[in-house]
Amino acid sequence: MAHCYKYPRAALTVDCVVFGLDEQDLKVLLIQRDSEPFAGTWALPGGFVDIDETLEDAANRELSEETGAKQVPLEQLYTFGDLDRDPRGRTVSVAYYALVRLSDYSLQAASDARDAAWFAVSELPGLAFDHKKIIDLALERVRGKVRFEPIGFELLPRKFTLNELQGLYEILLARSLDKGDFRKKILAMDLLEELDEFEQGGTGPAAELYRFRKEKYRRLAEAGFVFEF
Amino acid sequence: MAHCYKYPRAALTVDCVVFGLDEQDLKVLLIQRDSEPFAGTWALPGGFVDIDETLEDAANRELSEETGAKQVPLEQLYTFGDLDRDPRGRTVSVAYYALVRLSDYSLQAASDARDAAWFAVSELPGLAFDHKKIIDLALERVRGKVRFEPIGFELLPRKFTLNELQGLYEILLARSLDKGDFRKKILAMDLLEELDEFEQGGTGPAAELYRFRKEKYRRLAEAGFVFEF
DNA sequence: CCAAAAGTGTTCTCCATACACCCATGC
DNA sequence: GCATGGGTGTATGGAGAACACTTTTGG
Repeated sequence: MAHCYKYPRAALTVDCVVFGLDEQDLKVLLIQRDSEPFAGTWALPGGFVDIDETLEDAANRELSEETGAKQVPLEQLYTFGDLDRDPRGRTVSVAYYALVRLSDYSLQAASDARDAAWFAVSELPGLAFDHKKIIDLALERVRGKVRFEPIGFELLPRKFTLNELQGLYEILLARSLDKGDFRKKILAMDLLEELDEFEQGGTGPAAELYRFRKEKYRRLAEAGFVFEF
Repeated sequence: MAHCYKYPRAALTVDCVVFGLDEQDLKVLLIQRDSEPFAGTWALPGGFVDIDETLEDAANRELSEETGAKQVPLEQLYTFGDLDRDPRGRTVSVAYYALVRLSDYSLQAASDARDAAWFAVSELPGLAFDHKKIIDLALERVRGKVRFEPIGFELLPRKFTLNELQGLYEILLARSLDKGDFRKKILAMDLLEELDEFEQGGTGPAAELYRFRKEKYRRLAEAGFVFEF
């Protein structure tokens, strides 16, 4: 059953850039393509948008089908429309991105993907289509956004130490931070809850665990407060 | 000659939110639709993307066809894909925005528009489709961006006084600024060129004219400098 | 002379930075 | 005891906020 139109129409797809944090590295979730074009090549999870689903639904569906990751809080990144970005013909892709806790997701390749895996952003394999460009833009967006919105917490376990948090900011901002100043600044916001629990690291004293007060932040943000680091 | 596909495809359009500044008001460029749906209603300039043109080319073409405005430096805003946003059927629209000098553009309605005109953002008429939502998002984006990029200058004449510039920031940030502090801060960046020319306003002393040093800014920005107001 | 607008100077506070220091733990 | 890492305290400079003040022009 064919669908016919007066004018030719571009195909519409979505692609997802999902970031996770693993000790030292910021990682991206990729799938190995099972079908042409670019069969065998690593690529972002994504695919065609159905006629009766929203863009965001399509992104979440494809992500779930290809990697098993469900309920990922995706945000729209940018729409890529270069003429030659897909060898099958004119294809416009709406890209989404998300930050997740690596530990929350156990991957399982499915549908049109052979495999799904995390790659450090500094050691990406060759990628299909213009997906390298998409990841670069997503990185830029995340690095800009982390300074003005508390999105870093989405990458950490729910309970974390201040030093883990500092490490995260050092990775995302790509510079080292003063320990004392970091603690003062982040605690002064009064957005962290001290849990009176401790993490037994290897050597040295046990580190206090904290939790991000998401609800309090939401209330403050609505009242005009701007998180800034 | 019909074009047929195995699966139904959404239609793809672009919409343009063009801002201009007029003394006191931030204004948006709208067209009055000539054809159905929403004939007679005001709407954003925009239309269908041809199969062999990029999204940005489509946006510039539609803007030029419907309003006469050419060479507008458009930036992508967001892609709207709600299922019911167009009564003709599933339509996904990539929205663009731009800031221009009102004086640079003399409007002329054309093609499928009856009329084109500037409206103050605080006094918008009823709008077609989800265009109100698009303008609201564009406003939010501009208001956020003006603090970290020198985009305000695109709304002013090439030569301007510091007080005009201050007025612009007061409009965009929606708060009043201290004269002395504003001058100190903006001059301390050393991004304005003093022209030794003066503008004869009504009453009071003549005001010094300045020009934004775009090239210098570009060089600094590449070296990591961040404009911040 | 007066109102309005251009432009300068001063004070105070707060915060980012840099850096020194102390304490707890494992080996 | 000592290296490692957790956590606190302090001096300094610079930027932002608030506000006073001078000067120039048209009416």
